[in-house]
Amino acid sequence: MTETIRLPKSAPSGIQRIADMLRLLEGTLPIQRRIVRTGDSVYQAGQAFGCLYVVNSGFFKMVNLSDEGREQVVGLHFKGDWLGLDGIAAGHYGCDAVAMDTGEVWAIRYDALLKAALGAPALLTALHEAMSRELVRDHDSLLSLCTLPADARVAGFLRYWADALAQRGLRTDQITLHMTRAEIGNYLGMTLESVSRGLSRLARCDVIHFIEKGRRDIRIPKVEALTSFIQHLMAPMEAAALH
Amino acid sequence: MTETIRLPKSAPSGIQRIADMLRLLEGTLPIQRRIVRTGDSVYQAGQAFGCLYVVNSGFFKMVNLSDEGREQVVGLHFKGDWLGLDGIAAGHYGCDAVAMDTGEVWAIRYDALLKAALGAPALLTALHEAMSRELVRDHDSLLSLCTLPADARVAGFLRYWADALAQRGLRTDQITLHMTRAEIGNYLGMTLESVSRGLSRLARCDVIHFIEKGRRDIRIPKVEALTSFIQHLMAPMEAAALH
DNA sequence: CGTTCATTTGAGAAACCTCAAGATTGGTGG
DNA sequence: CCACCAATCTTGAGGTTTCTCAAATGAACG
Repeated sequence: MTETIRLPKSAPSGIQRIADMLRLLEGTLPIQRRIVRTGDSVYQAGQAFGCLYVVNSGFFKMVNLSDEGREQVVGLHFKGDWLGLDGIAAGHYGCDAVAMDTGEVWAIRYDALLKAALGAPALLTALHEAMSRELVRDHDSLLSLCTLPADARVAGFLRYWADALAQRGLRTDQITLHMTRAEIGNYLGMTLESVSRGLSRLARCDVIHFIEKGRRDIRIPKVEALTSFIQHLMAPMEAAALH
Repeated sequence: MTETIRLPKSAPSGIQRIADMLRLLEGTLPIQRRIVRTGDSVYQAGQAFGCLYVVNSGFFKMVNLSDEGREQVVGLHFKGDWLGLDGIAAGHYGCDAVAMDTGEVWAIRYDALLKAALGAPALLTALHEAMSRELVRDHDSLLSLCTLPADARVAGFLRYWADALAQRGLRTDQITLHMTRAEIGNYLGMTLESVSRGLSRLARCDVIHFIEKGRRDIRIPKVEALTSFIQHLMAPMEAAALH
């Protein structure tokens, strides 16, 4: 039995999995590379679905727009993530995919992907895992939104961001949020002022530090401290739950 | 060009699509039928992933549980929906799938599905569309949660429920919520008291009516009235948005 | 017919939002 | 290099929504 060492099963360190997937895509599919700059849309809500996009570099926000004009950031995506998955069923994209930085996406025709998948099942696995991970992420977002107070959601956001970087082999002790307070607030279901207050409180508690000149750069000495900060905030609520 | 009649492409009336899919599954895959009763779990969070489940009857809630014990209903599922999709990537299910009524699910081994899909691409389409629809639904939930006040979320919930029934060819003028106020509140990110107040207000405005004896049965004379009720609640906020 | 659970409703408290004023930053042009 | 502008961010004070707590009502079950 090869049960002794089974890490590779579902966690080849993240960075390895992403690199493998990108190589697989390059090797088996016709890919259209596309450079985007901050603010560019990869696609827009309502546009006819045809391609999926895989992030090669940069990062992206998904913006859902209601009929009445309400806007909601429903997801953030980094290297190795797939964009446009919500367009498969409806036949058109459900959100705007907006670049938050200069980056590169690989456009993959969905019909070509399906055809190629018959000969290379690993492609299917990659696609399914991408969709499944996004579902898990959405569920976690919902959990945070509904069960955590504002300050804890801010801490959770930083932890999410740090985890995303860590999975991709990047440093997490010093991160740059390429989002305004307003964008973060929209994503977290609160106002930009609440985000600002939350970050200030985190800094006051020494959980994070602002790097001088510019409050977009944040130092996180210990990522675990974010988790214990959240639990610290929840402690009074647990007490209340016991009647 | 066959552009004149292209409704069948992505909208074969819902009920037809679901019936076709169930027939397809029956015809091409080994299926394990399983009857569940109210409160039964189809699977639980953390359990090793192996099967996907398709709802044949009844309906189900997906409950996400955090490490610290916070609970969150992250989805509701009806006939034709797939359960367990969030387990594909992680190798274990992410939520508890709990029956809200007596029902039947069809267990399908994921590996068998992948194998069969090579010979019957329609299976792949069905799976992908199910995942894609769930992503769209999650994004819409997030939008409602973050941008609508409590009463509007309650109205939106009823509209969602009515739409789900309509897609399955069921009557929508009279619906029975098999959920407690507490469960609805959890799903909508509010307390059970707020749900109760929201429903009372909807009844006071004649948007809904309680059918005598038991407040689980609701009459919705006009589903469109729910939409205009939401817009009515948002009107003051739009005015504020213009500074 | 009593017990239990779900629901409704009210009153006060708390979290968060709104509004407003200053502070900081980055970019632009003199 | 410096001054200025626009955009972003911070912080405070007060208002509003929603939550919490409590009590009463209604329905379901044995």
